[in-house]
Amino acid sequence: MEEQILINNEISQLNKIDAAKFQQDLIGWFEAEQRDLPWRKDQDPYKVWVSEIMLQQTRVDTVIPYFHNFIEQFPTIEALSNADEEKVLKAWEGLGYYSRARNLQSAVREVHEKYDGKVPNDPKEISSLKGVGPYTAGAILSIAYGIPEPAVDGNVMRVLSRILSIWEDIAKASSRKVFEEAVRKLISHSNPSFFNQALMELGALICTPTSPSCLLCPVREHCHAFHEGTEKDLPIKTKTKKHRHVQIVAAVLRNNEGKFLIHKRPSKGLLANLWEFPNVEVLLPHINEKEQLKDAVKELFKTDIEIDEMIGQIEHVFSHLTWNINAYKGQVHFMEKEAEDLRLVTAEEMKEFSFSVSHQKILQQFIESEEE
DNA sequence: TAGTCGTGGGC
DNA sequence: TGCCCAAGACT
Repeated sequence: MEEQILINNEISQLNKIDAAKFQQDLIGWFEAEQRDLPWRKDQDPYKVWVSEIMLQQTRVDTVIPYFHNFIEQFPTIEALSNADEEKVLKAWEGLGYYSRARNLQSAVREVHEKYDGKVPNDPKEISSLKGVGPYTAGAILSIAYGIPEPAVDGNVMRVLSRILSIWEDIAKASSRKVFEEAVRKLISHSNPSFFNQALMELGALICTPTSPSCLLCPVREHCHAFHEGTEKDLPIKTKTKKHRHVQIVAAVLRNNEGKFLIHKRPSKGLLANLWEFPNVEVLLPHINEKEQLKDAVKELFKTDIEIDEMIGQIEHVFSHLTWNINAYKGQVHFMEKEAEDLRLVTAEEMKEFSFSVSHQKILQQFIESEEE
């Protein structure tokens, strides 16, 4: 209750701001200083959509080449609807958070069938699409359709926490609505697209997490934190706890024709539907890990294999866990049959399959071991 | 609500 | 080096 009163007081700071002047300063800066990005060439709702999904938790510089390639391969709703999921995942390979790609294609297919290929401009309809949350819905609606909806991401929370002196913990999911209400009171109705993009651009270029460039800021005269000298104390963001470690033993296995044995991961969970080299979690570290892998592969894949020397040790860090992989090379002596999720492929054929970065590292270690 | 879900860059 | 981060969504 006391907290709610505090929030109301913070948002009441908006009353002290000349909203029109703020919009003018912010949008004027954006018009002059915005980066030249490939998804800003036009307002095609499909391309805006693709870019927003790719940009989730991902840096602009990382996204740019993926965006170019993806749009070249899948230029329209129709093209992505008709594509094989394998091709889509291959285009996403290395970008991370792979459920984004599968959800995007699923949602695009729904738009293709249910909305005659037109991305809905209704908040409820667009929010119902798989992978489209509150931020992405607002981003597409405002950028592609000029609809004054909030698009609150991490940038916007950081920027507005400083400008309005909001001391909510932005790590909490419940805080987002506080910032959405603030945006609703501040947003330009004549240019909601530039308003939302400008808040994010400001966060990316000026109002950065550590040591913001306040002296270059186009809206510093509107900024409560700048006037109070609290810009480095905001936003409040609680720490994330450290994650766990998992020991993995893996092997690059080839048959007498030199073909590689690869396996498709399950359709749910970590790295869903991506391909990998046979591997197993080491649950009993005191027992020979090569024997554990051999037994597991024999049981799971109905194969008889031999594991030879180690080719490398790889540490791969995810958001919430770390894999410590011991990688070996070996041979497939006998395999009952291939399956949808179990293939023997040539080195050339393997390029068509999507692998996580950790397994690309394993392959790289194998190649280097063969060169010696 | 808190955990899951990737990767590479920056300090 | 280890940590935090970067235009979040889902369960």
